[in-house]
Amino acid sequence: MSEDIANSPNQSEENVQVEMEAFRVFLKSRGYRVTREREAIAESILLNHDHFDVDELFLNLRSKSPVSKASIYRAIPLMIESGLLAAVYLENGHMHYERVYGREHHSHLRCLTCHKIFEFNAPELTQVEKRISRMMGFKSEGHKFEIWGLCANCQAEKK
Amino acid sequence: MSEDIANSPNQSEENVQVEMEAFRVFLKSRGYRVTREREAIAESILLNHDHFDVDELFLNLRSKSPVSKASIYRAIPLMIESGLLAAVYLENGHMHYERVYGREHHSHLRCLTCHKIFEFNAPELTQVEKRISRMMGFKSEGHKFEIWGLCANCQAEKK
DNA sequence: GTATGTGCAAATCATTTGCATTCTC
DNA sequence: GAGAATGCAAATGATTTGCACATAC
Repeated sequence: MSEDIANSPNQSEENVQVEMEAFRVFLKSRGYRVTREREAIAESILLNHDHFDVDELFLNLRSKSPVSKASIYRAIPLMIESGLLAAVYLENGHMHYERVYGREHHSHLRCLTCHKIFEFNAPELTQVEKRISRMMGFKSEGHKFEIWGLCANCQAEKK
Repeated sequence: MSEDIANSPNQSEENVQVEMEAFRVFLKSRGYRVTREREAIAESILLNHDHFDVDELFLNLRSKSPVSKASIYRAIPLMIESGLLAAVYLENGHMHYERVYGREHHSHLRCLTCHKIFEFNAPELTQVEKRISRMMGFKSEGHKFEIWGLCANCQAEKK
């Protein structure tokens, strides 16, 4: 099978509503409360699939429905736990996250020059995860694969 | 081809000397100075292949040839640049490194319970790196693959 | 001798936390 | 209302940096 480039357009309004509802269900199932802040944070993430960090999220929220950074930092583990979010990489000392809910698992190429992130899907990685786990007696829960280097654009600009 | 478990015994004294020399050559080639501190740090790392963080390195050095943490933090980028070291993962907010010089490239399994790291080698990962890079017009410089889950021991202890 | 490297202590900066106040259930 | 969640400001903790002194070249 050949790989797909995960190109995830922004969510349609209805999709967002479906996923927001799933998030509320998650919160309730854990005894957490559904607050205005958590909904604002989740909605902001669901509307924007790109890779982001806490500052970007904070700024995005500022105009419509401001939420303190403390609350963002407190909400992120919940969103990860709920499967809405994943921490994908560290850059300049701060973590970057991405929307994961309802998206296909994928891996990343990161350009060392322009710092852009490109996504791809390589099915054999899951095979490797399974094979190695079996071999090592491991009960695997996930994997991460990342390639770094120079993107096409930055290669061109170097000349 | 089947994978090898990278089990890297501590270095023999002679190997260490060869690699120390290579490090010195690297330093000089860059116009950096060969200092007692840098040698002590490099030697400590070369003698100990395990995954470690700055505190462990600091403690290892303390008895024989104490080096300040500032110097350790300043030396690490040099050691990475020289190919002696690689930053492998973040745990509890501090980076973990491993000796890389002269070792085969390998990937990691990390146990979420006991936090132990297991190493393995899966050659198809390099194929994936090449194939995807070609497809995306990327000039790749490396990759990282990590599996997380529950190691055999921790699965057993859970019962 | 000169510039680089070191140690120390102070500064950064992302993230976490204590606490009084505000909300959800 | 009771207990959770929020915002703010202060605390934390890893890493970085300024500076005076030491040392490699």
